[in-house]
Amino acid sequence: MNSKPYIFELAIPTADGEFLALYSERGLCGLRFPSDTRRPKRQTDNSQLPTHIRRWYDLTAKALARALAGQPPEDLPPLDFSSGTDFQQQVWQALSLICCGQTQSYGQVASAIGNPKALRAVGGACGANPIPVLVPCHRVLAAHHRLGGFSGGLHWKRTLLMREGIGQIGELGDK
DNA sequence: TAAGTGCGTCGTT
DNA sequence: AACGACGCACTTA
Repeated sequence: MNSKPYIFELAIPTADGEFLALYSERGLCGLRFPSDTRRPKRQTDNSQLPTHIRRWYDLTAKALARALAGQPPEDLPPLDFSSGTDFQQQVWQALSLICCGQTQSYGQVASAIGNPKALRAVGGACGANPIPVLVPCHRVLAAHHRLGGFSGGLHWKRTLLMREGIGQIGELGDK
């Protein structure tokens, strides 16, 4: 209860702005969009990182760059889902199985974890996903290929899907 | 077509 | 007990 949720906060510059990666002793436990107001209080000294953290950071940066380009990651750092409830961890696990360029409905995800009636709760778990983009909650759509919601801002959901080559979505037209 | 209402359902707070 | 990144049936314009 008194343990810190993460140990290192490292900025990841990308063509879309500066993301923030959070690491626990178990792996990557959070990823924040450039627009996220929760910024690190103090910049971490990147020069003296433990080697395993640096390796995770390099993997994260490379995977993020590929993901933002609409390509599947080659390697991912270990993902630490321990902040979530059992249900949330099941959902996040299921999300990570959705391949680049593919989508699933909230109902399909619910069925995938053996709880087909919990489709609405799946939406809640997606919204609580601590590692967006790399844990592809943007690939979960509402029924009939409607866009649904996105906690990071719907423009991100649209953008990520389009970069993966998914354009046949209602409401996808930019305004 | 588009927009609005109501209800079932379930995990989270 | 109330609230959602849902889904479906149904009404109304």
